[in-house]
Amino acid sequence: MDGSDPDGLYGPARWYRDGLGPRYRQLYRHISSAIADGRLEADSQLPPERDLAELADVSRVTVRKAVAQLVSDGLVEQRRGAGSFVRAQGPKLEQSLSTLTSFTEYMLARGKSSASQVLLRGLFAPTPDESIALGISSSERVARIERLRHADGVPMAIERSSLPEDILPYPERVETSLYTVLRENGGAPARAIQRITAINLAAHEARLLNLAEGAAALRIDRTGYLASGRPIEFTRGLYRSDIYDFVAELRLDGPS
Amino acid sequence: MDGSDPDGLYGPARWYRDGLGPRYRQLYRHISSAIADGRLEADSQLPPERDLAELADVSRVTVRKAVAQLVSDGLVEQRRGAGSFVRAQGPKLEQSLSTLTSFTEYMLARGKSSASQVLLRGLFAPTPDESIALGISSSERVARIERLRHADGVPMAIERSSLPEDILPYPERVETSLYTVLRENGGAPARAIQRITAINLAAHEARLLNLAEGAAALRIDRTGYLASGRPIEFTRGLYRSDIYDFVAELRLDGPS
DNA sequence: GAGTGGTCTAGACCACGGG
DNA sequence: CCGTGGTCTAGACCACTCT
Repeated sequence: MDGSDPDGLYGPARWYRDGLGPRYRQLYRHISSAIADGRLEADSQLPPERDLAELADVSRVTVRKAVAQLVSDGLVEQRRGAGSFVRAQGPKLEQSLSTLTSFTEYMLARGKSSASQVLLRGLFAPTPDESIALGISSSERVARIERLRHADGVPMAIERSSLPEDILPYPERVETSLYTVLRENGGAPARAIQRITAINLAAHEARLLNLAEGAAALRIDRTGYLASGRPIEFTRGLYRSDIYDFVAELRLDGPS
Repeated sequence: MDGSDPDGLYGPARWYRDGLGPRYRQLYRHISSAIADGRLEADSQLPPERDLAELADVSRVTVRKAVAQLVSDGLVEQRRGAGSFVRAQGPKLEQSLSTLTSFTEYMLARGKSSASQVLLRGLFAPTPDESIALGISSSERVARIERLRHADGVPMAIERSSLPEDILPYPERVETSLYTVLRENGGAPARAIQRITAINLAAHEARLLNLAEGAAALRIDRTGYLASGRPIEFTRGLYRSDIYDFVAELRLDGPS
């Protein structure tokens, strides 16, 4: 059992730090980044769950919870009786639907440079969509931030985030990461619900993304909630679907 | 504890049958359908996990696994210290991305009538997409079934499924459910990976869906695998995004 | 048969919020 | 405070694959 982890990739010291969240999440991130940067090759086999538990010094249940996330991201494939294997990744950018978090982090993990260009920042009267999603009246104001996201110099997405004024009173202070500012002010979302649809780009959106007017794009609306259940973020993102792929694993029903 | 389940909604006899799959999955389906048909109202609270475990006569871990699926479907919301609540459902058709399986079942649960019109059935030479997804050579043939899906008389989606010839040698025998035929022949997919993109509809597709040429639609490519890991199904679905919404819950990172 | 993932249990402690 | 969900454990048994 001692020769099965030559790089010490799975020792607790390699992935666990106190205060950075639950073990299963940190272990998930550790393995996930090992796959992203090639330390774990495509089609290679992960250690059996029982070994992994012993190597990482956690229970098997915790290992399974970490691996389950890798599976739902499409990064790992499990076959009963056989083992757990790293899935080969396609050439297109693939983003997991179950862990859509930071554009910047995602591109970093793929070895891409990323940049954001702020298109708009300020306080405005809410649109009906925003009123409903954030649960505020039309007499209140919302902070709005609109950004154009680039990767390796190519425009990839337009993201417009709206938040209640009391959550983000000074939107002009947001420079890079919205979530960083929110955490400093004591509250980033703990949960979110996404809705995915397809739209035809308007002329000005198409221009920004370097596409033709009317081109199809993915629209992902995300409503983020504090742990208390209060909605504090409504983000509408338009993604170039010729570059992005959104991926999810799907568990089909058992015997019926 | 005995007065907290007046309808006996959670007793084992109400949801568990031997041979129909794991307990957490059956319990999930039971609660899910209770929400879909209104037996559990929006904003109502589920029993605490510990009570639910006792009522259903399973361990709390099993209850949590069932509830976790409801959460990822966007059907239930959990708040630490407060409880688990049934989420209010929007007016649009919302389909969970983590359980995208049967069009027919989904519409049934929503009280919609559904119908399928077969556009094409037969054996053909594989396209490059199909060759790659199914891992077959270009000299073999694939069974193809193309269907137009209606709900309440409105065209909703076009689905084209391709399978290796040895899996589905007689495609013309598929009448209603592809999966039913596969199960009879000894093998429906156990796992699947989905890729979601947006596309502009071609003229003939648009006509079928009652939309204008070039209208944006969601394209969902699903590759289904046997338990052995062999890919046996490649389905490309085009969904009207003016009617459908695809929904997913999203867990954001913990403290950082 | 040996090894793998899949399911399930009973119990513990923590973090958070206001029934 | 007590009740809630969140995390984690050690161990058991089953179903399946591979050889």
